[in-house]
Amino acid sequence: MKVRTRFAPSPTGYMHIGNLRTALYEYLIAKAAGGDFILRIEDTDQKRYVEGATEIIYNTLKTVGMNWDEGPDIGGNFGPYVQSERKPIYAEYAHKLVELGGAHYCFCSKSEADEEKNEELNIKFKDPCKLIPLEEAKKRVAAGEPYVIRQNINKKGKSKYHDEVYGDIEIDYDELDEGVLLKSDGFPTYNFANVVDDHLMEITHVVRGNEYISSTPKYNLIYEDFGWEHPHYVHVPPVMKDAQHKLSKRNGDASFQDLVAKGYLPEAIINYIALLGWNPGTEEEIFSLDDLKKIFTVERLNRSPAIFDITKLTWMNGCYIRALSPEKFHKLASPYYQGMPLGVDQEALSRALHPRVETLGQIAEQTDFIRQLPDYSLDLYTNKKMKTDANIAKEVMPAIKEILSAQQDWSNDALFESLKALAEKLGVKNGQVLYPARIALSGKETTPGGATELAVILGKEESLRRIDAALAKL
RNA sequence: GGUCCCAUCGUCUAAUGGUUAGGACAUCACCCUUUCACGGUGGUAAUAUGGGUUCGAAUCCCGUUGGGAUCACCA
Repeated sequence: MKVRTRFAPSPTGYMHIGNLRTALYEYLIAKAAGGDFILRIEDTDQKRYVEGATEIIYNTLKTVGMNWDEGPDIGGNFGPYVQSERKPIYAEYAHKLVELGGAHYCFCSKSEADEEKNEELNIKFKDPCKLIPLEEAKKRVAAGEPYVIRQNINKKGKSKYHDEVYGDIEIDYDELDEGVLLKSDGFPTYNFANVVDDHLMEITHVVRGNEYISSTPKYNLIYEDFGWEHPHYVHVPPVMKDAQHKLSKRNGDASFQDLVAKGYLPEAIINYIALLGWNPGTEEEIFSLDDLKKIFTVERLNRSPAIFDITKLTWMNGCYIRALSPEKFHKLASPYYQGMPLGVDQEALSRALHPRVETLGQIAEQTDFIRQLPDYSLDLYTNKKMKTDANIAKEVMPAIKEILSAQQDWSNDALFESLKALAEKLGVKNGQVLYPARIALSGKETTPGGATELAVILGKEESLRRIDAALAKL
């Protein structure tokens, strides 16, 4: 039997990291077995629908390379793949379930049901409508009376099932709620739609957050009532913001889009989240999506929650950036060079930046001095290790100006040789020339490159202009 | 509160009865060096807790503590 998994997000306009990780595991389980990965949109809650949200889902999956084999946009043999378009299917199966004794019609209003419940005393809603004879209930439905369809939990004792991650789970049937399966607006709840769709779409492995562990017995009951075989279950632990809180939209925690906007590479994000709750059993940790397809196994999935650590993701992103070819890095960095002065050597700038940024977003702060020389303090010229200060800068700066003005070959090596020779001629340490030159060129304590690299980046004209400014300042 | 789940360095994790409890990030120190990075070397740092079982427990069992989930006409 072909392995089939599905990613079934609801279109709320936000691709959260935990969801993306679930999608990744679903994708990997299918692809590791040569199976199919299906995309299904769960939009049964009309109140929560967000315009454009499905595009975010499509774009995210495409960006990371998780291509689906069936879905709303490309179709497939088990469509439609949008739940709101499957409304008649759920109604049909819900009424069928009533006939099979797995559910009943309920005419209570929402408030009536709420009143009967008492959470403190742990009293569950006992639906009086369950006692209405089926024939009578059907007449009331036919007469147009508003109704919902509720599940029947008639079994006693313990429900047992096996989870691929958590092992054997046992839950008492008394704990289960006789929840609504078909709402009064005719839409199914998740509790019903997921079972019907997963069965009809022949999903073999249901992968979802572990908050569903305790309601899974209810779904199994539905499978049983229909005489269907239930799928393999793979419940995964949540991705946390800290020890107490899940990553959530409400807290403004980073979504996939946010991370990309900050200059994280999709490949790095995927690599990092794959390792949040899963490990390959070796000490390697850099994996492409294709690598993961080859080595992923559910056995190595973890049971405990994992805290999302942006610091480690940042490190990993740095690894991916450094692994880029110089050309590719330059291409990715270029958008951040908008509005740079004309004389700036952008390729030299990219070479300097490449090993120095861990996210593309860091380019802005690293290059701010290029657009405009900061109004720096003379204290910057003081460096103990280099044995320099403003006085020494004042002494060497005219000579630096002279050398640079006469310099023909504006390459890094040539500039370095010239300045080194100058230091020797003046009888000072190399650093006593190079350090003041770097401060004069940048006005910053730390820069992406040394004095000569900055000179190359800025170009001769701008470099000399800055040396002059330093002369005036000193 | 009932039920279910979870528990190894600060963080992600390895070790499926026998290891000086391993790796990675972070952190610290040193080296390299034209500032800062990159790179290299080394260090600090963990089995929540109490009982059992066993020659031997991070690992198996029970309790405790701590945390999370669930108990919607949300998914």
